Amino acid sequence: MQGHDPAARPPFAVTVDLVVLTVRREEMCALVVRRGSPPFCGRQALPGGFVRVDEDLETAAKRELREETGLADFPGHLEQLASYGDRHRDPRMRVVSVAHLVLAPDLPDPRPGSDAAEACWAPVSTLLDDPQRLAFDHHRILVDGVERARAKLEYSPLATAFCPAEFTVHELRRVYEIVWGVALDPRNFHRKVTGTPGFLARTGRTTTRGGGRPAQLYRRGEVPLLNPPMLRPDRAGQPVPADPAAR
Amino acid sequence: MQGHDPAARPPFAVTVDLVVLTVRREEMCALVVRRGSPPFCGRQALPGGFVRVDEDLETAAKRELREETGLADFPGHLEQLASYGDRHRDPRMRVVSVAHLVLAPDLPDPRPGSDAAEACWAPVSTLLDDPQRLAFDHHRILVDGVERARAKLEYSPLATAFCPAEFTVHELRRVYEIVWGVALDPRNFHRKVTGTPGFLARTGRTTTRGGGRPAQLYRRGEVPLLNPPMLRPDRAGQPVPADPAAR
DNA sequence: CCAAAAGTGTTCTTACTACACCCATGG
DNA sequence: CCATGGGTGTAGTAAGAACACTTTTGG
Repeated sequence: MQGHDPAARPPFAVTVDLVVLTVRREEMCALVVRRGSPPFCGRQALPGGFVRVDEDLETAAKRELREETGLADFPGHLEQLASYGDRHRDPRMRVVSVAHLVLAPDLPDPRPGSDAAEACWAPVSTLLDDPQRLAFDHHRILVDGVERARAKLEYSPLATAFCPAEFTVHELRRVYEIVWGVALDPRNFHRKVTGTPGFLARTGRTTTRGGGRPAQLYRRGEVPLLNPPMLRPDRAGQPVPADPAAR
Repeated sequence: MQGHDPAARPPFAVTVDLVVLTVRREEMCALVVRRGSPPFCGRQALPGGFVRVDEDLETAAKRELREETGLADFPGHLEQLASYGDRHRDPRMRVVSVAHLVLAPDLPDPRPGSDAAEACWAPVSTLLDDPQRLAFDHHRILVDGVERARAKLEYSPLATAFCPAEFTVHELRRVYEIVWGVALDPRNFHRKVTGTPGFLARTGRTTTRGGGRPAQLYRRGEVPLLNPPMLRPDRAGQPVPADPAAR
């Protein structure tokens, strides 16, 4: 914070980029837009845009999210991820991007934003396969966002951000299985999440939407931390197990 | 990344701020400078400065660190912490600061940097006591940095970044105790760190610098993750236990 | 000898794993 | 009735907590 010589504070552009993750059709998906102008014209990219002089970083992230998804006040979770400011990450100029991570329930299909030629959900596995698929350094940002999301499921109630307001233990378990790419024992999982005080709140209602015996519907509880954490099994190369009840 | 209208990319200043932590004299300390110019003239602040147009963020952080500590290639750890960009965090202009976290062994007293009127180590407890003590939003940045450091000790070998190149199990345990503010059982701690393959590497040498029976000297091992993690006991209000062997 | 710190062994307890088993619904 | 998923019980195991005890130095 020293060095007040104006020459010592070169101008930067500051952007926010969004890693918006959801679970839909038994897959973890990310929101991507199709770029309509150079550089990387026609390539896919994470949604994002310039921060305005009169708005905070989180405000800018929420505004971009609203512009891309068309949702005024969306349910879900938003947090800062990290900043990316390599000298040549944008060939046009010096840009520092403050990436944010958003976890959302299965939203209605996004409405293309003003500048984005196209916005859609893309399976994360596809996006991660090819490091060149996304423009700029967005592949790295996506990798970091996905890893952050996976890690946070272990010790936080954030998996519920992928679920609708009311959900069954089965649906919550599917989130863990799909995001982590592992199979979890349904019975032990049930005991773990229902046995941790404050993690889930019963609504008293039940549903049979999964078939079989009616399941309790829960809402997210009030505890901010899951302790002891949910243990992530070794990812021993197994593909994501399919859910027979998958629609 | 949309919106290429030049009017849509207002100029920002980008800085790096540093949370440099060390353990010295049985206390966790942070590097602070005394500001020599307004705003907050005369107040303490975290070291930092403007990012130059031709350097990456991490390069800028390392440069600032070198300028403040006078060490060309310091031992320790540096990682990005988070970015702080509230509209009015700097009264002069719009600034986004990318904070970095540095964990260092007990270094020689810092050499005041070019722009800093004074640089010194201050106990973190003192700095955290008064939210107004540090300039700008540096109190918040420090809180976040300390919390990150505390969390990372649990599942990473980063506590060794606070130690000299060769250290005893006792010294490593004191790092955990001081950073966490808890007492740990020396015998269980010993079993844990020496029993986790790859966490520590024996040098074969011993030392009696703590008094008593000679202790093995270790170097940091090669594993990047401590699994299962070191469990942080409930901080039940006890003050940091003093080490009778404290110098 | 004693004090102090290093390091090992043993018991108790917690919490996860694996899996048998029963429950409640729809068709 | 049967299929399907919901939910409980229980035995085995991994690992932390607590603490008794032996080892090796300095004074």
